[in-house]
Order: sequence, then C-alpha cells, then structure tokens
Amino acid sequence: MANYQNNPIDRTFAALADPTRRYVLQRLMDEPDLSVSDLARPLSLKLPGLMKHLDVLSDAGLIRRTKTGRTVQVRLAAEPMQQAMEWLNQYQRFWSASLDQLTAFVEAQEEP
Amino acid sequence: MANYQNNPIDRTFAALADPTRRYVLQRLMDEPDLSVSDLARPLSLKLPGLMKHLDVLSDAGLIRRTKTGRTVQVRLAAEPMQQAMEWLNQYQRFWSASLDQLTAFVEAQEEP
DNA sequence: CGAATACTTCACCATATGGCAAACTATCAA
DNA sequence: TTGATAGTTTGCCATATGGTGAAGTATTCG
Repeated sequence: MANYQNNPIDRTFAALADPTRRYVLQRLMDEPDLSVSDLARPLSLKLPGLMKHLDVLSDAGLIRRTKTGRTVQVRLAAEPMQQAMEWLNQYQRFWSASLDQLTAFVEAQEEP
Repeated sequence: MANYQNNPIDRTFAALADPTRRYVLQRLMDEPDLSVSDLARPLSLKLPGLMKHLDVLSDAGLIRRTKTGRTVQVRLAAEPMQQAMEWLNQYQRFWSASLDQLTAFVEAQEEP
C-alpha cells in the first residue's frame, strides 16, 4: 500500500467516514464531556471497539480526552472540520440550489 | 468486520479521505470531461490503480463516466458533497470565527 | 488485416480497519 | 484489603484498501 492517511485532511475525512464515529461526534455536540462508557452504552460494540474509534478521532484532532480519577472525559475539538468544510466549499458552484440552502443556514445562525 | 461504508455519506467521506481522489475531483472542477489517461498522466500510479480510485468515486456518486469510442470521459457529479457539507454545517457553532469566513465566502459567491 | 491506443479485469500482495475476548492497570467504595 | 468500576492493551480474526504486472477487450489508425 502507500501513505494511509497521514495528512490532516485525509485523517479528518477518514474519521468522518464511519457512522459510529459520526454518532460520537454528534452526541458530544449535545452533551459535552461524556465519559467513554457513557458513549459506549447506547452502542452495540464493546469497549475495545469504541477505543479504536476514539483513537481515530483523537488522531484526527476531532476529540480531546482528559482523565480525572478513573473516568475519562471526551470533548469535541471541531477545528479540523473547518478545513474539511473549506475543501468542500470549492464545490459549491456545482450545486447552486444548495448554495441557497447554505446561505439560509448561515443567516439563521446569525440571528439571535 | 462490519458495515464497511454502505451508506451514502460513509462512502462520500471515505472517497474524500484519499489525496489522489481529491486531486481527481479538483482537476475535474477545472477541466471537465477529462479522459481516464489524462487524469492518470500526472499521477505516479498505473492505470489499474487509478481505476480503483475512479470506482470508489463512482460508487460514492462523485463522478460519472461515459464511454465514447475507446475513451472515457469523466465528469464531476458533486451532489453527494452537499450532504457531507450539510453534516459538517452542524459543527459551525464550534468555530464561529470560521463561520464568519464561510459567510464571507457565500457572499462573495453571490456577487456577479 | 495488423498494430497501436484506451481502457478493464484479474490475480496477487502488504497494510489498514473494525470487531472481539481476555488480561491488565488504575481508582474508588465497602 | 478486597472488590467493583473505568479504561487500556494485547492478541486475533475477517474484510477493505491501494498498489502492482499481466492478460483481455474494444476501438481506431495505417
């Protein structure tokens, strides 16, 4: 093989390509600082499985883990998504309809 | 293992996770309807290697291939990126600085 | 027709990924 | 201090991915 996701944007997109990992990210949006077992509870995989996903997310810089006592708090660190977003932005001229959607979305965000 | 990218958004992000494939997409933005060998020429891989990448991109719905005679035209089909984009949009509230950037970008696009 | 061109398919390889059970390492509670 | 709890590490496995060379299929050119 060769290179295997070693640049940041590769790792970001690769991390986002798995539904379990996207689920983790979405949960962390709503409930910050969840523990590893809190995250695992609703999932149908064992802890070692989740660990691997968390490693992928950490390597991509999308989460940060801090251990206090015996529990680990997992927190979102969405910075790398910005790059991913910027990369995708280039393609907007190929779907102007959705450009309108995006504009609406951004405007909605700007309102109080 | 399990599920291996079988839903559309998985396939989209997985397709975007490789630099060769992102290169192909970017070239197709600038020069639509390139042939397979045109795409391969500047790359340091053999045709079968590129073929696999094109298969991944097709399966993700990001390109479309049409054969005329013995040459194949590859065209961008960026629709699935919209979904990817929308997914990423959720995270904007985690980086408001770049939200401003995005707003600027969208506004720039809207000007003639 | 015969040969070159433009892909495509096949068989093969090394490494990655996503999952598990089992064993291990804290840390907190009784 | 024993035991439960929270997480990690270590094999191990099956399948995926990204690459190759070699052979196969059309199509076009001379």
